[in-house]
Amino acid sequence: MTTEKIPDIIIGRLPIYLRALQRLADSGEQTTSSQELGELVGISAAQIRKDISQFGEFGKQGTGYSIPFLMEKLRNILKVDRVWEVVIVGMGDIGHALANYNGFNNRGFHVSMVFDNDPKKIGHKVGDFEVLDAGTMNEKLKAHKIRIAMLCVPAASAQEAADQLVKAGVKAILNYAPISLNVPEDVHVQYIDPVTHLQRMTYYL
Amino acid sequence: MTTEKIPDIIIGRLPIYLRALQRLADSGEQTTSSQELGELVGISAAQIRKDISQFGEFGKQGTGYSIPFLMEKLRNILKVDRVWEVVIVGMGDIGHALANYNGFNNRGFHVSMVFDNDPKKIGHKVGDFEVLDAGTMNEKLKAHKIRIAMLCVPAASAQEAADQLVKAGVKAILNYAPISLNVPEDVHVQYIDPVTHLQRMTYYL
DNA sequence: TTTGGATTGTGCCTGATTGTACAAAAAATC
DNA sequence: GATTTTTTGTACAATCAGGCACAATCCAAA
Repeated sequence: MTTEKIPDIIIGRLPIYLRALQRLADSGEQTTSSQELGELVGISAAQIRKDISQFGEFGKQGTGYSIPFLMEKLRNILKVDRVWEVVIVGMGDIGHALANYNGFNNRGFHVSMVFDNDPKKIGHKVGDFEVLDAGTMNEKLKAHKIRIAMLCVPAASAQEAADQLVKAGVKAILNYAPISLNVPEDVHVQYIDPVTHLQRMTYYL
Repeated sequence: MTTEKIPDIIIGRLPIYLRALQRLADSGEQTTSSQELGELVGISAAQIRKDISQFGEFGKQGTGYSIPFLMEKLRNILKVDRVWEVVIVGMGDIGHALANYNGFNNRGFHVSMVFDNDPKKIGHKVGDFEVLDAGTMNEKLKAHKIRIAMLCVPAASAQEAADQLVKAGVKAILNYAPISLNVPEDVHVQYIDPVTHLQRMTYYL
């Protein structure tokens, strides 16, 4: 273990490992090996061992890794050993789907508010949430110290909405709008655009 | 230009460039430079020049790149200079959102069918589509020579559904289920799991 | 207690990726 | 027409990432 700074590409693989470990745990497994985990996620065993060993010696020779122990460590590292309050901005179809999604709960996140700027939507219910006025976003985000947002507005208003989120103190944005966002260096963005993902595959067809 | 095989990491950036070029074109621009494009997408100008030059000399010294010309070239390379017929499997909230999404049209894709295995959904309308019986998927996919699918079923049935898609000749899967899929080498998979994307960012908070 | 099988963590090497710098060329300016 | 500015494409250098192989260690069984 060398506690230097960890490459982002490794950080990106840890949630994949954690997700696979959860499945193993759900099916009653107590331990696993780099080889088994590698087959599950499609990554070489050596790669997995090296990734994990960046953070400490979590395995045991001859035995492999204790699943609950490794999950706890990965959750620590990724800081999902707590619950992050997140908000959804934009209550179109995607925002709607995210608001109804029950897959956040066990994995470190909780949707605390949802916003839209359409008067026809504000005040109405979406799942368990009342749609809040996007005009009140700044105060509400600051009051609740929200650090994470999912952005589901149309491309045309995405940059403006992102600017507002940044101003309100948000440091991580999951962007569903099909546009690259311009944000300060300390704000992290992840992109989900089904079309770019599809286009990445058509090259090989 | 060296027509050797192109690293996947470069292929992955091309759709980002294409998306930004479309925005520039929409706002009436005729030409751009690696620097301008780089600022738009958050990638260094040198990187962009090198990526593009893998495929030919598409720019002009002193002038930069013709936007329509470069877009055409990128579409050629990515094979989105045509329209790919795609299907959606699983008509939950996400499948619903994708079925209603109108962002596929101009970017090389057209949803041709949607499937579910829930008798309560089969035969009903979702947007413009009639939900088809997933049991009939194999014949329909083969009949229409479908190569691309978006998979939106629950994690528990995702691997089984993927196996069926592969058997029906699908070669590219955009997987929304929070699980790593096991597929043959010639089948490409892209993953969209909001939680793994969020977990990748919490590390830095 | 000893032996055999399994599996980790890591040093080394190779190949992949990115950044730097600059000649070449086009356009703009004078 | 000459000079300056802009911008590409690429050679070179440096950094990064991934695969291989193996000593070290642990468990199980005899």
